[in-house]
Amino acid sequence: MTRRRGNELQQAIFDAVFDQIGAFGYARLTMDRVAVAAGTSKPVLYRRWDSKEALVLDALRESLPAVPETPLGLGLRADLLAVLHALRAAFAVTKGIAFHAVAVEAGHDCRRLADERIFAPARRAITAILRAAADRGEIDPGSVTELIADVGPALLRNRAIDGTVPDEAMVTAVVDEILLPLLHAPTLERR
Amino acid sequence: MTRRRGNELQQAIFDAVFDQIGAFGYARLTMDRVAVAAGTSKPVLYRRWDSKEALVLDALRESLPAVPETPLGLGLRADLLAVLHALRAAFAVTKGIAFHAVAVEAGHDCRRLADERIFAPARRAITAILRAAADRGEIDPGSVTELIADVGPALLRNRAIDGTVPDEAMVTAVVDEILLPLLHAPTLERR
DNA sequence: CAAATAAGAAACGGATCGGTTTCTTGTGTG
DNA sequence: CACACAAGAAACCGATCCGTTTCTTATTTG
Repeated sequence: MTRRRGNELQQAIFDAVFDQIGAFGYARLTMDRVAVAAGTSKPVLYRRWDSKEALVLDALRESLPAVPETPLGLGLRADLLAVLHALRAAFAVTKGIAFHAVAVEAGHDCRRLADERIFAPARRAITAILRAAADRGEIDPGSVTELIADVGPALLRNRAIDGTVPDEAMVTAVVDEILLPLLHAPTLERR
Repeated sequence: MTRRRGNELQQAIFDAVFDQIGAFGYARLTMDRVAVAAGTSKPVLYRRWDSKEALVLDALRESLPAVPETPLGLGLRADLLAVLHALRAAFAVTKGIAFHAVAVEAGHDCRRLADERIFAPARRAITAILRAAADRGEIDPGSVTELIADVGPALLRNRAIDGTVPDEAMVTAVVDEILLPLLHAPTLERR
């Protein structure tokens, strides 16, 4: 039988971690099951990571895509799409719910990693995008609020929790049907 | 020492369940700890519930407030506020994150209960509210979409996951700064 | 006040799981 | 081809936790 090593093996282990969490939740993620799912055995895992937490944290660290911190400067719509697509990708690689099961249930390290790598950058980027659009006079400066910046991420996260990874069509729908109309709405209603 | 019984004791146990989940997460919710936190002992728990899952499910069932399924008919703003306030209350009694830790990690029964008792009614109510407002000509019929109906719940849920239970001020902000401006926005951008 | 009922304390069995050890077997390297 | 190294298999230990049993003690009820 062919025997994998090094990087190839490690990647298979990471995949197994997300598969397991996605299928059975973090609660039933055991080292034995990860080993079997990856077609290897437990000592292989413990030769690479000190503990289960370390393995999950590393899997997350290696697999999470980068979310841009600063606007690309392609305009309001394109920049919003870029950030939200990156956010969507983060849910996709972690099988969506897997990501949240980990963030909520695993140690606070996972939570912090997720926040630092995904949500905080997305929030900063969106705020910067809105501010730039306001500076250009495209939208009302009153629209640069934390609450509005949270709308996009919240909708994607919401869908991910419900069990289905949001697709690209949803990202464009969020931008075109929610964010842009909202940003161009008269601010009369707001105090 | 005074010894509690019946309903008083049961309520203390439910409180202990949510306290424990809120403090340490569902993963570290053990029957021993619940018993100690409630100032009682394990056999008392097992005389009332067959298993840990049954206890948690029952605690959720007894504690979740009802979310109205149908609009109150007080107008667009008041009706939206009513639904979102009820939703907020659901997060509050379950210590916010506790609710999600359970929904994500516990058996699918908890998830189904949460959906049937909270999210599905909220979705139905909001959709009905929007449709009624469209019928009255207050908003564009094109605004009655699933995505728009999800905005309010998604924002509250998002905040709850981040660890802080949304307060009443946030509910009014969601309605006044997000939903109403969005609903009154020109639908030009939407396809 | 006596009897029925339920709470609380302590300890246990069994299963699961994290982490380790030992040993065998396959695979690249010199 | 031989040696070093890492993968894989199996079994194990200790801790944790679910669920149960037994017994004692308080409270309610008749």
